[in-house]
Amino acid sequence: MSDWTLHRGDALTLLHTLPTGSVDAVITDPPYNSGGMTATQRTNDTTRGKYVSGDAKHALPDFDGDTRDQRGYLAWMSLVLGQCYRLAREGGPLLIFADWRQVPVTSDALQAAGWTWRGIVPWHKPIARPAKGGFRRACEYVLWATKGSVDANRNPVYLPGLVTGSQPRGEKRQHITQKPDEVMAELIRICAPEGTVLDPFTGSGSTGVAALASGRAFVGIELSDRYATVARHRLASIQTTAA
Amino acid sequence: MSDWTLHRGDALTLLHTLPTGSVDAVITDPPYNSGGMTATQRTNDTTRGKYVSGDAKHALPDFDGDTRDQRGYLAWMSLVLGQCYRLAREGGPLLIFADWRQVPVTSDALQAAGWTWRGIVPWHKPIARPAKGGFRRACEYVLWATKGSVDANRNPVYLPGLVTGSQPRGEKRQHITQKPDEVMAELIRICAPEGTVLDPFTGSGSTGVAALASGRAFVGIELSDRYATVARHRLASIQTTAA
DNA sequence: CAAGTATATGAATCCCGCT
DNA sequence: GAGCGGGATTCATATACTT
Repeated sequence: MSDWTLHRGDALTLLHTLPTGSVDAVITDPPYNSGGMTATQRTNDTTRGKYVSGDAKHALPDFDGDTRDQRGYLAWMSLVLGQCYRLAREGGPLLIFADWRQVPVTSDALQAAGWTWRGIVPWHKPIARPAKGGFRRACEYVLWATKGSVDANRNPVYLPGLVTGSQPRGEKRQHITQKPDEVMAELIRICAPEGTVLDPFTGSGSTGVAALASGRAFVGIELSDRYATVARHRLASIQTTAA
Repeated sequence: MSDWTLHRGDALTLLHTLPTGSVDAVITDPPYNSGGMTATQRTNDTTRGKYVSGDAKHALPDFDGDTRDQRGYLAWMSLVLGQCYRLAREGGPLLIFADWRQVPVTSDALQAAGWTWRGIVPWHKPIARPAKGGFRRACEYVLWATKGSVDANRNPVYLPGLVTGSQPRGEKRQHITQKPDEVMAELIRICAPEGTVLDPFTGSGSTGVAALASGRAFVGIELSDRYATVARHRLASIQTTAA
């Protein structure tokens, strides 16, 4: 039987209400607060303007919480990851997505929150826009950290140093920054078998889908009503197929 | 005809003596000052102790300049990259290698020196040791920056967002941290055709080899007598075969 | 000579025990 | 109690070697 909960509301507020030591792993993809070179671009554009090419035809809704500058992002993310630290059990892992621009500030935030930084796992997207006069931006980055020392005996896995997968397209794509299932299926293995995974920025719920599909439990938080509904549908359908 | 110079001595000292605006690109692989979880390990151990596996049989010599902590590394690298900035022409690119732990401090240093950060290109090494209970450390990172705006018309290339290649082995390997030729051959294309490439940490000279082999000129600096000699031999042999 | 087999090893890290 | 050294770990790949 699948086991999941999805809270709708602000991540920082709701994290305070959850019990200490109640999750085995935290895997999340926060709003990057990136995408614009200038502060004005970052705060004025909608998320669609920043992350979706002008010629894209699909019509996915914007998401909130994407208007912070780097200092604000550091302060906010430190608080969020500090709460996640409290909720995680000793030795539990954290995986957090970041684009290239947010890798330094994200590494600062997770360390400020008490996590021990363990490494970077690039996520390679084979389908990426070419860039004239320079390097294609084909990767995002997953920062890996642990609460204290690695508990290799509890979860003796050998995971790859690089994950590959293209973003879902067409019907399958429910969120602007949705992660491919095969990528999440690799990453979820960092959580001990049958453990509970927390994702305070659930979005369309790809982390939860991977957790349930692999026999793990899931606790999610999502601010947007619309995406919370999308995530509930996806999670419920896993429950059905896995039962 | 190949065109190269190799200065033997301290990078920071010698960079001051080179003329402003004299190079088209800076591509370098500094000592990472990494390796080891504790400050003592990082600053006291030799490069062999830090970077060479306990069961390795090769006898490559240590290299110097790898004993700084993060603050020292930031200060020193900012000065070095500031001089590189002076030497680069307007619009010229910088590529600098870093391991996962040094990505944030390296991005700080290059921006402190005036460069505009443009992205990260992961270098994937398929041959990497597995890690129990976590992710294999299979990547190093190339940080890409420019002096001012990207000059895409001068060098209208389309470069990959990820490079792959295994370290040279056996006879071909002359340095503990030698980069594979196929990786350098990709990266060198960021320099305008027939331009001049600067590498203030030449090591065994892989950057120079890629530059000369692709019809570019090369200016190198190397502290160690021993590696300067190795680099001179490699560069001279390219000169012969390319002539 | 092609194909299959054996071997070496990596910009480590963790754990343990001694100083 | 912190610092330090020694030993085990274990997979993808290049290379050498054998059939």
